Amino acid sequence: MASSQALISSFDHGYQDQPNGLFGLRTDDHHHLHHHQNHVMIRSNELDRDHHMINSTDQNGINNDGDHEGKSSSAGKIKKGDKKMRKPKYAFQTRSQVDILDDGYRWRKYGQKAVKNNKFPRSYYRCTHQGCNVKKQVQRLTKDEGVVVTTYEGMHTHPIEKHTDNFEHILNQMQIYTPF
DNA sequence: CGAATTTGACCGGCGC
DNA sequence: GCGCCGGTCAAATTCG
Repeated sequence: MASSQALISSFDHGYQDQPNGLFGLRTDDHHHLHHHQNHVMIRSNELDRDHHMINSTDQNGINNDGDHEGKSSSAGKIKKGDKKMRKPKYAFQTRSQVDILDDGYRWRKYGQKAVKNNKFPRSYYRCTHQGCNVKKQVQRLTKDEGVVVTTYEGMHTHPIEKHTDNFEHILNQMQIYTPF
């Protein structure tokens, strides 16, 4: 059921100008979700969710998976040759009761911080595959508790490592692989 | 017993 | 320079 409203927003890093939250995402614009059945899903499988993925009009190589060495390293902010070192991010807004949207990858949580103007914390995850430093953060809107914003950063350099015998996952993966 | 979370400390950037 | 803020690290703890 298309009860989900996926709002996509690709933003080039930089610092959020939005005084109101990290993402400029808004659902109240004209989201006429009639009603979303709040069936409690089992752990990692959500039925009603739409993920739309978009490719940001990329520019310079995003080869930023090489650097993630420990602390105090330029992980992300490279030199200032270009004033705009934008690392592509992809934000997904999803209606779901659970925060953990399973996209088939293995994630390791590495942080959690409270968000201003939001009573829910934001969680930071990393792909556990070696050499694949894809990050993602999950945040829940305080306005709509049912909305979960997931922000991906980077690209996976390895196949999905998960065998799911669920229809939902298969369908979901099809969505992932579809360019648009 | 190894792997994943938890959670406070820490760090760099920015505004004042 | 100092303090706030968003993001990350890492030791301790929990989980499988």
